[in-house]
Amino acid sequence: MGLREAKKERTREALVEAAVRLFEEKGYERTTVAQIAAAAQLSTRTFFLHFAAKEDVLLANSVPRVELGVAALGDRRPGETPGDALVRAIGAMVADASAKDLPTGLAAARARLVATEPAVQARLLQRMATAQTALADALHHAYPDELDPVAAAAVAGAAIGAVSAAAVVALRHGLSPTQVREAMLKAPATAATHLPK
Amino acid sequence: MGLREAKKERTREALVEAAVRLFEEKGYERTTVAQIAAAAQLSTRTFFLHFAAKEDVLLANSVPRVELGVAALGDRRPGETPGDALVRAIGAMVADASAKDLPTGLAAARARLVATEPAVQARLLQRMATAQTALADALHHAYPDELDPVAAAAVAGAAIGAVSAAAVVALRHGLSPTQVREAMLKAPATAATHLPK
DNA sequence: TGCATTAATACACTCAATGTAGCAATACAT
DNA sequence: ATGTATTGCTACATTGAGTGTATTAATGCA
Repeated sequence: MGLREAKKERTREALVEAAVRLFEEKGYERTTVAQIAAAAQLSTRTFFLHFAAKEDVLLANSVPRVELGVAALGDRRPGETPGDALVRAIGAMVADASAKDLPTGLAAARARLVATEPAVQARLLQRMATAQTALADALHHAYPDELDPVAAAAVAGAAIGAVSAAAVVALRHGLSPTQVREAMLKAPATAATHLPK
Repeated sequence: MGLREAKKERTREALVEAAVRLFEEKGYERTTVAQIAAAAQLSTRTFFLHFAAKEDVLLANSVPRVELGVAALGDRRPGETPGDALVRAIGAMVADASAKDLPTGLAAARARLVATEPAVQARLLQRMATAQTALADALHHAYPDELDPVAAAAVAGAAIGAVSAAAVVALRHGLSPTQVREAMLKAPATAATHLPK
């Protein structure tokens, strides 16, 4: 990686770090983009050079994360069903989020603000929708004989819908991280048994 | 309904009508809220008295529509499984949308702009998320013995995720309205058969 | 008729987001 | 090493969404 690219990456991290800190200190709405940029000793314009919107600073690593999930679906394992592959892909993405965003405090800030700030929630949902589309496509290409595009979308949509909805409710009921994780893992099976065939 | 309330409803409709027309004429981004208000012979401030955001003018009837779905889950039929009840509730909401939003052109404008305008898409997804939560709660209360809150969320999330994802892909592939409808109806069953148990 | 409510307005303001032009550091060629 | 192109960042100006506040006028109601 060249020096120029490295510096760019550092300013990006500085913006994320400043944003997370300010959001914690004074709340999301009460923090302006100008303040974030100033705290990182950068111009406001630079912020929007790195992030398309204020909320995006909280969803910094989402693009490569989706690629990870798509890649996981790409190397289909022998004897693995579409559902299993999908669950494995989702697991890989969750693991990546834990590894990269937990240490910086980004994961915690995101989890809190998604629950409280409608704008952040909307942006996350949008990202999830595009991720879901990408995963559905990958699923279709991994199982071209079993799943046509519409069927792949239905399966991917159901799996992601089940897992995320279970996570939201589990979190809202104050369950422990372990219990939340269990609820997420159980969700697709629960859905499968109760949905009409 | 009193005269005051009726007038309020009329201004609301005037705003929706003007917005849909202007969005068609000049596009979503190139239409300002000020222009919508002016076209309806109202002040800009009045627009935000009726809609919290510019995008909300396209999602005008969503709140009562969700209540319809919740009510449908409320009167559980004898021998009906949770999945069947959910599908029936979703069907009722889709029917309401067809009846109310098709004649005004609102449905068409919404369908087109959700696919092309990220801001509209984000807002719709957010509305769907809250609707999903409400439906999951209603489902839990309709089947308290079979579904705990987390399980109800998983089932509702899977069903809505499957149906909406199938609809998006079907639309994108240029299928006819009838085929789209069929894809939506088949989606939960498709998901159920492929998800791991 | 008088009083309370409230839909709509006017006005001023904040802030997110974009366009443009310029500067300075980096990359890269000869 | 030196010139040239690239590009990350800045300064400045501007648009437009969304909010706060006070005011007006019509409606609802006693």
